[in-house]
Amino acid sequence: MIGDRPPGSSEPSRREQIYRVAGRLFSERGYHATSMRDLAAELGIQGGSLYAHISGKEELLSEIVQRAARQFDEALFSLRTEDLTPQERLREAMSRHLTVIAENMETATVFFHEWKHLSPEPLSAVISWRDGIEAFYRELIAQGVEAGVYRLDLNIKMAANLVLSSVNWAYTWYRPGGQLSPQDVAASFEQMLLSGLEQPVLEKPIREKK
Amino acid sequence: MIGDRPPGSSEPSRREQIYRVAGRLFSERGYHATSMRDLAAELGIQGGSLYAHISGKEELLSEIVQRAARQFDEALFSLRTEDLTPQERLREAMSRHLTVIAENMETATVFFHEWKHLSPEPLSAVISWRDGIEAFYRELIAQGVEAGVYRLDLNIKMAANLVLSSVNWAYTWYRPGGQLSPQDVAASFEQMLLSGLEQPVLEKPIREKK
DNA sequence: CCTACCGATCGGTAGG
DNA sequence: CCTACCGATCGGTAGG
Repeated sequence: MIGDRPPGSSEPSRREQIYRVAGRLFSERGYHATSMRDLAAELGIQGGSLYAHISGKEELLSEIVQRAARQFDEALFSLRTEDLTPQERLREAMSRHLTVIAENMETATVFFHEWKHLSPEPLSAVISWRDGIEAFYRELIAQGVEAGVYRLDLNIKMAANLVLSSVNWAYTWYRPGGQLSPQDVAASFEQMLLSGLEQPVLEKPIREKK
Repeated sequence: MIGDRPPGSSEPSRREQIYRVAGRLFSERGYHATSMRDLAAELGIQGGSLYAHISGKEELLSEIVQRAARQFDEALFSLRTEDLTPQERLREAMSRHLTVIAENMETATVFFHEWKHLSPEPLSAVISWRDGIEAFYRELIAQGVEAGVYRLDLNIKMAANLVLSSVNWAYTWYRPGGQLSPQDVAASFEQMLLSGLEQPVLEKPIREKK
């Protein structure tokens, strides 16, 4: 049993290498446009040799998508029990959500573009996951409304939609290594979302009716 | 020359039928996962017969993506010369942008997912298009800042990013035929974006320092 | 628009 | 992990 993988080594196992390269190629070319021979060539081996490590192409996609979902879950769901104000909680959720995407741009791209190509079981798992994330954000916002910090007339579904749009779309434009950290983006988005783009009209006197 | 296409007929030409079915299949299965035989079968003809009407698979993708870009351009760029307040202009832009997506969900999906698979010339055209749209929204927002209706400390790039996120992401969740019209979504998003989610603190008295 | 076909490439396997 | 190979399917064409 010893020696199957380098135990104290920092090198990823061959299997891990395959997942990583697959994630990159799938994000660049798309799942169906990437052949197993393309993938093998990037790893310096023959196409058939991949099957000593993995069971098939579908497993690669399924694993990449499931890992992405798990990363979001691990980043976000612990927030439920943390003692924060509603605004802090929302900001923290956006920040972590953006961080997962920013630190895994390739995986995020595969996740958002290729999940529809999964076979039925992992496909339905992803759909359930998406429902769970939407419910999570709706809950965050509903808590803020109940606490009286968000507008009482908020359409919670649409507000959650807006927040999710702002963080998810980042996979198309965010540039890791650029000037903006995921926290910067989250702070900027959250400020705009909470306070609005509009200049508030200050000290407007109460006027007599017409 | 007469009779090439039914002149007064409302039936689309075969070529148009091919584009429409291709748009649907590409959006459902992805470009590379759709074979020309799949497409032909949907039209009730043989695979090879497609080539009497089109030059190749790439032309289909290129045409679908370019049409989508044109639809956005036609909907949005006329706004530049219309006499509206900055808020009206932004709301109208979001409304039209969402309408293009809502009324062409399949095309929008192909547009956002498959443009990377274009050959170099149409690919660079799409990239230029995207730059143009970003500039358009930044300009809309900058005008509002100059007019004093948006916050002076707005990060215009990020604000445009936020607006674009909110409208573009709709291709993933909007359901045509549901309760919400694109105008409803635009009104809801615009209200939240301009005024913010937060309950404004009204009549807060000016306090003495500490 | 069909029949018949082209070379290329696909995911995957057997046997070593 | 390689060699050699499988059947299936791909985009596209010739000739009608």
